[in-house]
Formats: sequence, structure tokens, C-alpha cells
Amino acid sequence: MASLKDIADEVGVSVSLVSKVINDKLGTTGARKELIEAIKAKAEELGYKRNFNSIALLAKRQGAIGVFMHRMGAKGASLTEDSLEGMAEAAHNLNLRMMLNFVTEHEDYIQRLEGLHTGMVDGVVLSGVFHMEAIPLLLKLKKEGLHLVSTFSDPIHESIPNTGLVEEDTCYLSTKHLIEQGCKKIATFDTMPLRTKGFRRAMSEAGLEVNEHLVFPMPQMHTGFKSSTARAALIGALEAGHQFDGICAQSDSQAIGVINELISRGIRVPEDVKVTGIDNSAFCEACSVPITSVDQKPTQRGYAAVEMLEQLIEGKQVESNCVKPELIIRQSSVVS
Amino acid sequence: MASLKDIADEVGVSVSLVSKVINDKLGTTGARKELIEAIKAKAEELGYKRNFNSIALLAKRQGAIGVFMHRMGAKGASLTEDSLEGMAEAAHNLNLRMMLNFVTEHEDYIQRLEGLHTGMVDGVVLSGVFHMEAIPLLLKLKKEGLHLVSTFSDPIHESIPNTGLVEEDTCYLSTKHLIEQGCKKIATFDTMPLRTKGFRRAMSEAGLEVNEHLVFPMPQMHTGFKSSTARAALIGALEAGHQFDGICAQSDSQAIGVINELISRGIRVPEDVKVTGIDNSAFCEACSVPITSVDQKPTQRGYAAVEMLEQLIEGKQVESNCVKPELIIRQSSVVS
DNA sequence: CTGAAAGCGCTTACAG
DNA sequence: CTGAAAGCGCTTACAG
Repeated sequence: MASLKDIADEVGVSVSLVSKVINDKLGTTGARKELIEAIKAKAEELGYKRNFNSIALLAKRQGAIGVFMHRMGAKGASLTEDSLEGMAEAAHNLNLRMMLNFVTEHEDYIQRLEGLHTGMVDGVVLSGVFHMEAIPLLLKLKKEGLHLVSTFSDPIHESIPNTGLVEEDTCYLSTKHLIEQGCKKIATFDTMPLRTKGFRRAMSEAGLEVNEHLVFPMPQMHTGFKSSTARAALIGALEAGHQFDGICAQSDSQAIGVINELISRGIRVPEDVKVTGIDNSAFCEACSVPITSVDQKPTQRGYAAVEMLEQLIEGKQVESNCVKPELIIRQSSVVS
Repeated sequence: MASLKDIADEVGVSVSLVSKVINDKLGTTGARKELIEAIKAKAEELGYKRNFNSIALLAKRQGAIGVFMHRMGAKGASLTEDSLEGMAEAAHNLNLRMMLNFVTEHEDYIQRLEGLHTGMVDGVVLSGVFHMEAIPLLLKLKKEGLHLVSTFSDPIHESIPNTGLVEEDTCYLSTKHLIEQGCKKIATFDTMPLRTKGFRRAMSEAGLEVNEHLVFPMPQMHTGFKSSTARAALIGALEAGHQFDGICAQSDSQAIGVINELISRGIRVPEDVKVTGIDNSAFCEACSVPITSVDQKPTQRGYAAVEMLEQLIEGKQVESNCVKPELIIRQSSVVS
């Protein structure tokens, strides 16, 4: 690894000059053409690479950010991957190195967060599953000078800017769409309160009454989003004799489980029952009936979160914002 | 951010002593108990965090590795995510920071690789999609002192240790299983030569002849693994009147497409046709008929690759190795 | 136009 | 038992 000193020695000039030439910081005064060229040539020849450590040491700035990610979403939904993709892209464009901290076990969260040294990155974006109990620790890290940004549905603390999602709009959009397609008796899996709220809002705006038997109670956690859990709930409703012509699923996994169950019983999708999901995952295309779904914009939000963090590091004022989900219409909800 | 000097000043000792106490490097001589305690207390009070930059500057070691990942696998297969999970876990256990370089566009690959400064990480694990044209650049980086390890199916260069997969075994295992379940006329999608080779080996070992009409030619690239491409190929074969009782798909996406098509034609899975996939993805559980599939062990391989890199950085000798895929049996291939 | 010097935060012989 | 000094690779006033 060649250093500035190596170049300086070989060319026969001072380290200062080499530094200035390499960084194009000669100012108005400049330097002799021959020297400039000799230095640049030698740097090239020696394969000179700047040493980030010494630069950071001097600048008191790391040029690096951390991503603290608790893996989220159903296996197959690729929310985590899409989100990382957006963050990595932004980090690259902003010339920031990106350190990944990937958590999978709930028990590890706090401990991993404690290992997040402030002298390693200029800031961190929190993502994935959030842990309420981490807030005091986060505020402590913030006080120690670590810039913090998050990308959850909603801000977790007034002092931590967030790139959110209008969560309520997910089911609002899909339910509204189902109504436009002629559905009157719509069911939903009550997995996430805000989503159910959006479902109710769309129903009420359309003047439709919600049949509470069709708001299937679900575990409000990981398992609630699963295909098999939704399938079981659906079977219960069918056996109880409840009637419906639309299902606003709160995940694609739920939707695919539901569609498989309906078809196996000879109930046609979308002719007899229309179905929508959430995540716009690979399931949507792979399902026997391609699934209408709501895109939560993970890549866009990941990108925005990193941009926001960069602003914060630069000392600018930033505010939490929200991305709107988008309905992607496929076969499961539209009779052609 | 408190420094050693801050602590030294406040306690009234030298920086050297603080350094030794903080790092438990007092040696045999030791130091006065009161001082040790005073220093540790002050460090705690000031929230002292070691500065990684100065340490790296001195040690000529970064304590960080890079992951150069070209996102791979079908959307929904979560190979990339699973792989990252294993790498992150290993990095954490080995006390290494992990820098993620996430590439999605083919055109960017080389350029991104060039941006991989040697003074930033001690080594890099290459993963995901591989680019043949990158080899000269990789060898150059290696010569500059960057440790390199990869986790592709096969090693890409004799000088770059690899945590591989016995790719041929994927279809060998699934085909063998289909034969054990009574299949005699087995089809495959010829998407990856080594997988097709494994298919042929299993057939030949069982004394079964391969019907070349049932080796469906596929684009040997991304699109070849897709659900819709496989479905189209299957429809062609069905319309040509080819007979088969088993399908060894080369991805879960292919399998799910095939199963959906068969069922829609009233052909039963697994009773009439048995189907297997590869990836052991979320599709397997979500499909109307849960899919027997081959696990490529991405998490385990990611973990192993980082361990290997650490060994290399430590100056140890390492050798390429291979992980064996594992067959996960589900409903699509077994009549209960 | 060019260079000497100080200093970022730390560790490691070495001296006392 | 404790500390002064050198040095990792770099940048930035400042002096000439």
C-alpha cells in the first residue's frame, strides 16, 4: 500500500505538495506543471489509495453510515432485501460506506445496538422490526453524537426523523379498489390495526357496513401474516357459513393461502370472490391467479432514509415524511 | 466523544497508562489499584468509545470486511437475504464490521468493484452473480493486499478460496427422490448445465433412459428460472403430447408455475405428476401443493465464507470447500 | 510555487 | 509502577 510519503520520496517533493495535488487543492497559487504530472503519474504507478482512517481521524467524520436492520416481513416478501437495495444505492451515490448490522433474534437487539460504537459511523438508519425498549439507549447514543434516522411506518420518537409509510392507506387502497370492482361484502384479516382502520374507512366512505364476522381476528404478530394462519381463519369463516365477495388480505402470504383454499373448493377467483394482498411480492406473479397487491415502496423508502441521514450529518434540518403506498392491479381482483 | 487524553487529564495520569488500563494490557507489572479504578470509572462516566480509525491506522488492520454482492436469485427466493444473514452473523461473532456493497445492475459491476479501496477493509467476500470479466481486476486488488474469498457454486480462480455448493447434487437429489417415489418418465427444465447433469446422472444410475423431449430447453439466464417461462415450456410439451410422471424443476418458481398449470388442467399433483423445485423458498410452503425442494444452504455458506476470510486475514492457509445441498420433502412429490 | 510543522487518537517499545 | 516519545497516514494553516 503506497502512501503519500512514498510518492513524495520518489518524486522528490514534500508530502504536503503531494496531498494538495492528489486532492486538487492547490488553490489559486498552483504548482509547476511537471511536478503535478510527475506526482499524478507516480500515484497511478504505485496504485495509491487514500487511507480512510487517517482522513476520518483528521476530519472527525467517518464517511460511513450504519444500517441497523432487524429482518422483517414474511420470508418471500423480500422487504428487507428491497430496502437494503435502496439504502445501498443511496449510500453509493452519496459516496458513503455502508455498514450492515443484521439482527434476526429479538433477544439480541439491545445487545447488538450497544455494540454500535459511535466512532465507527457518522449515523445510523434503523430499519425492520422496531423495539420499543431500545428508545432510551437510542437517545443515549444520539446524545453521544450519533445521528439517527429511521424507516418504520411511523416515527418512534420526535427526535428521530423517519421515512414512513401511510400504513392506513394500504388496506384503504385495496378495499376501495374491491368496492369499485363491485364487492359489497368484504372480509379482512385483522392483523395490523392501522390496516384494518384503512379497510373500515374505505367501507364507510362507500356507505358499506362492515360485517364484524368478516373481520377475522388474527395474531397481531409474525404468524398472523402467514399463509397457513389465514387459510385456517378462512376455513373457519366458510364453515360458519359467512358470505363474502371480496377479501382484503393484509399480506400476500395471506392472499395466496386464501386463493389456494378458495380454488380447491371450487370457488372462483376473481369471479366469485375477489382478493387483494399487501407487499407486491414475488407471490403475486407466482400465484395461480396473479394477485392484486399494495406496494409498500421499500426500495424508495430505504433510499430516502439514507438521504435524510446524510442531510442530518451535514447539519441540516430534516423532518419526518411519509411515502404513499401504491396499488398494483392484477387478475385476482378484476373480472376481465 | 471522549478520548484517552480526556480521561488522562481528568484523572491526572498519562495517556499511555490509560491506554494500558482500558485495554487490559498492563502486563506483569500492573498499576496502582486506585488508579486503575479511577481510570475505568472516568472512562465509563465520559462514555469513552475507542476510535477505530486511529487503531486501524496503527495496526494496519481494519477490523472490517466488505461484502460484494450482486443480488441473485429469483425475487422471492431470498437467497441474497439468507446469505447476508449468515455473513452478518459470522462477522458479528468474529468481531468484524461488515461493509455491504450491493450491486443490482450488470453494467455497474466493474465500476463498483474499482471503488473498493483496499484501505477500507481487510478483505472482501464476493457473492451473488459472478462476472467473469472482473477476474483481472480482482487479481490486481489481491496483489495490492486485499484478501479475497468467494461463495459461488464453483471457485472462480485458483487463488480465490471459495465456499461452494455441489451444484450437480441439487437435481441429482431431487431426481433420485422422484425415482424412489416411482417416477419413470421425468422431465426437467434445462436451465443450468450442472443441474441437468445431476438429473442425467440420477436417471442413468437408476437405469432409466432420458427422453430428450422432456429436457425442455430454457434460456440459461435469469428469465429461464421464472415461473412464466417454465409454464410456457410445459404447455408446449403438453400440447406436443409428451408423457411424463415427474418434473425435476430447476427452481421453485418453475415448480410453482408448473404445479399451477397442471392443476388448472385437472392433472393432479402429486398423484398424476410429482414435482420438485430448488431453493427451498417461501414458495414451497405457499403453493397450493407444498413443494418438495432442495435447500442450497445460503446462510450456512455465507457464514462459512466469512470465517474463511477471517482465517485468510489472520494469515492462515485456507482451501476451497463445498457444502452439500439438502432435499426437503413436501407434498408435491409424495402420495400420502 | 513549495515545504516544515502540528495534530487527529491511539499503541508500543523504552526509560526511569 | 508510571510516563515521554515516536509514529500510523493524512490535511491544513503558515512560513518562506
